Amino acid sequence: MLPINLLVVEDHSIIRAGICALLKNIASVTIIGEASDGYEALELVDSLKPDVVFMDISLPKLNGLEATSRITQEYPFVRVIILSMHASEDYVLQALRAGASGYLSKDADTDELESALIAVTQGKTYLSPGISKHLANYVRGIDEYSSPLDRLTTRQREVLQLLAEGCTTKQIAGILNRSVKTIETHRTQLLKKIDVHDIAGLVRFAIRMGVVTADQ
Amino acid sequence: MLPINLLVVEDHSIIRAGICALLKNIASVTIIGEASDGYEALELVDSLKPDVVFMDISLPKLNGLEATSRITQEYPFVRVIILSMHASEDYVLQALRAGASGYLSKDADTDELESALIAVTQGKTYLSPGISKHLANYVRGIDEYSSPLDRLTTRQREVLQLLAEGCTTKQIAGILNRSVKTIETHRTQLLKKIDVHDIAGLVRFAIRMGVVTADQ
DNA sequence: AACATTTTCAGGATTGCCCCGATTGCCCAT
DNA sequence: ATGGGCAATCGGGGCAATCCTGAAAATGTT
Repeated sequence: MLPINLLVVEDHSIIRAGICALLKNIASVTIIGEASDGYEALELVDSLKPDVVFMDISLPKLNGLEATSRITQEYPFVRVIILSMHASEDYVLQALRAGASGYLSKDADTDELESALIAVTQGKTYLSPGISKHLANYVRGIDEYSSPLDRLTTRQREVLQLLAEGCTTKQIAGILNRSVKTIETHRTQLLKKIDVHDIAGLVRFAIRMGVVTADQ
Repeated sequence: MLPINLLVVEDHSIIRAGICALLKNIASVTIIGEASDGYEALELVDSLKPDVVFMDISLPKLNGLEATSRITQEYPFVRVIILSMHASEDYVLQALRAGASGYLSKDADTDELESALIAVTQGKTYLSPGISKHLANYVRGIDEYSSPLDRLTTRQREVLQLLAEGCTTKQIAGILNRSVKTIETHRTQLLKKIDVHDIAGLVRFAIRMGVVTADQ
């Protein structure tokens, strides 16, 4: 079985080199290949048959989630660990559904690399501490396409946009012809569901989702 | 003179560890400190007096450009090399104006770390190949000196970032060790100066200016 | 019909924000 | 060198918004 053969997929060369340097410090692993986009990753998985793939999400041409999905479909014996380096942590569920065996958040500790590696080679799933909360929020919705927006109700999406555009609760109540108390409830449920705790976080979420734009 | 003492500033621990691993491969350098946000960077520069600082742009609490500006003002002998890891490459001019001695693009090659290091210790300026084009685009546009951010005072830019990150007035007062009333004044002046009337508008402004990003 | 979800609303407590005002220190220009 | 502008620092008081707890219609689903 040993050594464990690795493929590292990450488009920014310095970061990729850094990750490789960290992985090389772990005993009994060999880095047999590096890729800088999704298609390159598919080719190298096919030709090299690595045991584990460390995969970034944001990749040019073919993103990491899509690449992961194809890899795990075609080569079920290949384990994929997602490195959520640049992207947000809202992709955990999508990653797991794409067949990933591990998910390291952007703020993961260094030794989590080895922890995740050990876990997935034993057939287990490794998730960074702190993202189980995200996961819990997600599984409560029986999401299908699971854009985070799909987990919101119609009213909540309405309120989301208006809040992101700078409306106060009172103004929204006027626009929607509802009581201020009603909008307050929607607001509270909304913040809870998208797991942010202030309007600033809500606006950033809305921009990520394309509900509003930063330019005007 | 040798060895060269380094400070590495980057908020994502895995990436930071990776960069440190790469730098340690270079002979005659010592990493004497690591920081994960702008304020931590300022403190460590003050206490450790490093020769060179490797600085990411997007940092919590106080971003890399702002931190660079203060470092080069207070400690002219400290060289700062910007690592444009997550941010776009549009910040070259801002970085140079902030006093940076080097600028490594997100797609820089690994050995550019050493190239940049050698250059800046010799008093030269190192720019990643390919960004001179960006620079050329900027110098031909004369409007670059009138960024709306330049109209803000130092304190106002600080408060802007913290508000955009979701801090309340009270929390900011705690972070900056000032009275709540003081921050309230800064907040009011800030909103008035950038002509927005709510936090949502402020967040969108901050994202346009690159002070914060929508993804987290 | 039974159940879950969504949408609706309120009272009371808490907190934050806004409008007034003020002082200090700094730069700089007449 | 002195007065004016600007930056940064605070406070009181009032109003508005938010949070917490609870709950009842309306809607949809099986």
